[in-house]
Amino acid sequence: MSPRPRRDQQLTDLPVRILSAAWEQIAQAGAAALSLRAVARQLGITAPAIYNYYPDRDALVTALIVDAFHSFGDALQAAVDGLPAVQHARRLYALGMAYRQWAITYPERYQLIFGTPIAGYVAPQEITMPAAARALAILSETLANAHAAGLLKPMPTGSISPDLQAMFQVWAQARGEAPSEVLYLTLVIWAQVHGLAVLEIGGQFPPFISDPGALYERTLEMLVNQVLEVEA
Amino acid sequence: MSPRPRRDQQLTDLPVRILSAAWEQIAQAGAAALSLRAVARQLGITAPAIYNYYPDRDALVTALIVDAFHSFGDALQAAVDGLPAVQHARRLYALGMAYRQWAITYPERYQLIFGTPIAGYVAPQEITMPAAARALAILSETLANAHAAGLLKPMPTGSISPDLQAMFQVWAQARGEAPSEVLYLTLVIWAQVHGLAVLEIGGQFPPFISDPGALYERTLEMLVNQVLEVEA
DNA sequence: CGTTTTAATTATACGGTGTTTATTTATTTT
DNA sequence: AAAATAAATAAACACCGTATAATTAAAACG
Repeated sequence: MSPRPRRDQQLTDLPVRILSAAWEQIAQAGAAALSLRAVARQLGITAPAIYNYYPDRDALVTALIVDAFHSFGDALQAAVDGLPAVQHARRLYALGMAYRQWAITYPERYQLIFGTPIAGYVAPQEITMPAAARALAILSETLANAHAAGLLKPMPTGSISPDLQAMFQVWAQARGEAPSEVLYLTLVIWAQVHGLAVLEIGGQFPPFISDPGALYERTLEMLVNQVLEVEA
Repeated sequence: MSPRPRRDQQLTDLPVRILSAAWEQIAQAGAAALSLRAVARQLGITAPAIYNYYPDRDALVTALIVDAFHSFGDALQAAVDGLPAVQHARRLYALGMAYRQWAITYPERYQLIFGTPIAGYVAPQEITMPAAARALAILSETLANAHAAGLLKPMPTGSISPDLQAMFQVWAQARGEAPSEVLYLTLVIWAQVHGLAVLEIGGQFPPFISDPGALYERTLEMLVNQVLEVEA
């Protein structure tokens, strides 16, 4: 019957310590193996104590997802900001490289964000959507800047079909009036990059792919060349 | 203390009934929520009885994955076989369409195969790899046929870098001597299609994407046109 | 046909999980 | 100093996967 510890021997910043303990466990055993009781054990507290800070396990997972999205968005933003605003192709390339780099550095976080590793958990979209939108916005803005500079190559085979046009105009009105091609390319490039990342992380590539990084770099390079004019 | 039921009131084909009960549960609540005890309840038996047919839960999951891979491969093969062997572009397009169709028809199966929804489970590669290779082989062969017919467009910007060439030659020697471009395109197309499918299934598209099918179709169409010459 | 062996199923139990409730106690407020 | 509040715990509940031993139907054999 241990009493409640005195404030000065008590753990401070318990909410964030819970988060980082959870990250440790996720990094070690994957997001699917996350356990409230194990987190509590690691912190030297009991499991119900966590309920003072997170109403249930799903809330903790949501906090982790928001956390991961911030880290992800920061990494992407830093990659773009690291290059002059006028070097659109290099910016796009750097963005793609940073995408994979973050994904393979924190594969569990990436799968926590984009996969469905948690048992009964469905992410509340009103919380995760804005966080996710940031990553998309960085790509979309990079392409929009290139478009404004007249560097966007015309789409190889015809333009986008009318129904897709309509779809993207709704999107454009909600965001910064980017043209349909920019929004379309945003999604397609994202899907390509995401597909490569997710296959690599999930170990789905055939074993002959000894250097996924080279495959990724080359594909990204071609993708950039296919979309943007080469700059001086 | 109910005794063991007599053979004629006993469930026959218990292994496959376990599998289909598991599929029902997965379709209902997702692969992450799969529970041996719930499967047993649904079949009117006790949980340990399952252990006569599957040594542990992971073995059951592995059987489910193999099952899903067969269904997936069959769907892809049927799509390709449904068109004359000479219509390479149409075959490639049909293959891509069948890919998404299967994925959105059985999203849980797709995520069971390509995601990591199960808690401590890691798929035994010696079992899943051959099954997965089949899907890749169908795409690879479709492209190889088009290449043999001289319909493969030259890669837009230069050729594949030497290190990638070397990587794919190892692969080519293990498979049917397909050229490097074919193998490279196999992976890139796969990643693009997989990326789109996984984003759609995971609900990661921005809400403005009201018609993901149209987006997919148009992208696949452009992908085919970008890779193959138009046929007569 | 009776007996023995075998195999399938159940009952029980252990340690794990998320979560709820009531209780204790340190801190804060009055 | 007393009362109120908040944070932590202890205990319990209902799940889970899984191991073990007991039970019993079916099969094999003499």
